Amino acid sequence: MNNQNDNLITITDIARALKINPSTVSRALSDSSIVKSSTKKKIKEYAIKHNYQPNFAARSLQKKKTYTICILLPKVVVHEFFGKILLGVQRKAQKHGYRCLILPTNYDLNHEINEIKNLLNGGVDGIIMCYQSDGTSDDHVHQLIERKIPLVFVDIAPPNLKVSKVIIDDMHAGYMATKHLLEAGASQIACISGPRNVINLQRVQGYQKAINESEFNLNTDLIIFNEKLIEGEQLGMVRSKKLLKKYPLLNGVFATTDMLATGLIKVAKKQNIRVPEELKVIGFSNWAISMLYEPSISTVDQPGFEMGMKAAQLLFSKISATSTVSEKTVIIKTKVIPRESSKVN
Amino acid sequence: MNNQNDNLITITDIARALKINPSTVSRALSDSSIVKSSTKKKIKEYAIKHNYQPNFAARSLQKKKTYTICILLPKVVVHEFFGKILLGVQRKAQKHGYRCLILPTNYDLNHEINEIKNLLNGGVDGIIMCYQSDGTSDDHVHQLIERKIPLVFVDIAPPNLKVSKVIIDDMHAGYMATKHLLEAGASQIACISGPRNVINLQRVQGYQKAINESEFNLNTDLIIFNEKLIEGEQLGMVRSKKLLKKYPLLNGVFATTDMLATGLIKVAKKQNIRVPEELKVIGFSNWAISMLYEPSISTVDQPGFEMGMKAAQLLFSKISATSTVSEKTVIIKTKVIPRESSKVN
DNA sequence: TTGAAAGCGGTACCAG
DNA sequence: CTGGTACCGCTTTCAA
Repeated sequence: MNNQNDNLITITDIARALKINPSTVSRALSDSSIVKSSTKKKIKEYAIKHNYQPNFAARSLQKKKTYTICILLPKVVVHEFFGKILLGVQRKAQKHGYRCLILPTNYDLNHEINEIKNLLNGGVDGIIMCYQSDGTSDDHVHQLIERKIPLVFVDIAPPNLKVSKVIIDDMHAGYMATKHLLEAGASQIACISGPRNVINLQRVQGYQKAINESEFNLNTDLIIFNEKLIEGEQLGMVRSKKLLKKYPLLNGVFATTDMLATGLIKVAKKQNIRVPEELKVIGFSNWAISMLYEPSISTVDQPGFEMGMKAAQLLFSKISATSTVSEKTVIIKTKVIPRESSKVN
Repeated sequence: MNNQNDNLITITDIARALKINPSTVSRALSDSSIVKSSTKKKIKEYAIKHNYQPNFAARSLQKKKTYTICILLPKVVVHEFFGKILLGVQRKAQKHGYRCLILPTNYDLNHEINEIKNLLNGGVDGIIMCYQSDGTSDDHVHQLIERKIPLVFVDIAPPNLKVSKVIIDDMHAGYMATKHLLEAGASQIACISGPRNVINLQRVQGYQKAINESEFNLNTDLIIFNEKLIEGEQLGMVRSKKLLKKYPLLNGVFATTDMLATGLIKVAKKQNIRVPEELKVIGFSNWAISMLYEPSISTVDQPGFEMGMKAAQLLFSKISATSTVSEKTVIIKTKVIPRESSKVN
């Protein structure tokens, strides 16, 4: 079954109808200044009247551009934050007349890379991606850089590579979150985190800095990493339970994700520890659940939409640049959102 | 800045190198049976060795196919269920060598339709969409049908149009959910819903059927519609609060979305009504939050991934059909997931 | 200011 | 089984 292309008119059709040359039509439709305004007007009117739409493939072939960018994200949808990034990217792409492909890598880019190879090989004009640091090699990133595919990282970037990126200051954010707990009156504060990746390590570092600057002592036993957030245990409840049992005097927890905070509060409730009266909690990312939970969970807002917009902007400046542009790092500001879970008694 | 296309070899390059005709190379690479297997082998080896990638635009232009489908969804990401649909569609698309564009309509297709017009006009080979019944006209749908763009609806379909669709039996699902509450011991059951759209009306109808079949009487005052789920009030808490105040003997609630169930439980807690002991609740959709909430919320599972896969399958059968194919309706099975919020006392 | 023609990279037809 | 060639729709030289 043929698609609607059949009904669409082409530049040649317009040319024939108006008894002028296709090249003139082309020029007129792209607003070339060398076309007489009267003919330009005539052509444009005809085009609109007959619903002319430029053929995507033809222009793409001629211009050697795909007019398509691609964003690689770990989890497109279950992960709200990435969703917001996506919206930002898409908004900007639309403005540039680009389409945006979304590829969920499911946290395993190396696996996916084969399936999406055709896209990366001339299928897209540029790529926005999160760096996946599951300990494996950076081959794919190096390949992209070598092939000079315009590339911008968002949220997570490879630490030792000179690349453009839009990130937050995770250490500072962790620092502010922990400080918030201290200011709310917590004295013995633990930190529960996901796997030891770039992001989490920095957030934890911020936590350590805040504690060290405080009147209290840092106890590294209070730092918990959940290396494998396997299905059903994204909440880190097993380790949180142990933590609360072992340290009954604990009165504050900084969780590096809202999910972990949720799990912790679930566990605390079961042990009849009241939040926030006996235990103050802050999460990270400002997912919808942190607002909906009982009690609502204090968190750090990560402005995903803004980050996506900015990343796309950087990408398009690369795509349209006539020579190599310098790699830029943009750091987006975050802020603590205080809610019930860290209320002062 | 040029992209990586420059480094890629073309069919002509291969032909020149191997001193054979481009057409033969083309045939070999598409596994045509009329090419001698020895030359075919030679060509394929050379192609792989030199990392040949077919030019997307060129093939698209020649074949008059975009090799791109598009999925229109209300909210791509904040909405988990749509996210799952998306994954299903994308998986299938990849298998067919297609790319998949995602367009969030933000519940306002009429507004977006102008911006995405170029995509719909020859930009894509087919479209999967949710029907947006915000009371406005169906012009866009009719346009798509008139232009014979292969089209499949998912989740929500226009009620009076002969179209292909992948849906669930909302009435039956509402019926089963309500029955679940009855079986859990609830005797006075309310139903809180979002706006009066096709979906919600059917779920409510299912509720009514279940009540009517029970030993209890239907009281239509116990059916609440939240016509406008405005920002910050997606939870329907204002009306839920009134409901609980007015009917203190209420001991069961069927909410047509998990969000509404969440809001209801929040309200109940504030009024010191214990869930599930005094009030049994069931939601709809099985969002992550329903599992994470305290108490965890019983719900109806809507298999989004499966629905997405099926929708894409229907779409591709239309796209590849040589003549008009009949419109198909696929109904995907749902099931009640019992959790804490509806536990038997 | 406009026209003519070449060509982007594939595919498909017609010959041989 | 393979070669030659036209052409998909558009842009872009070069001429006029």
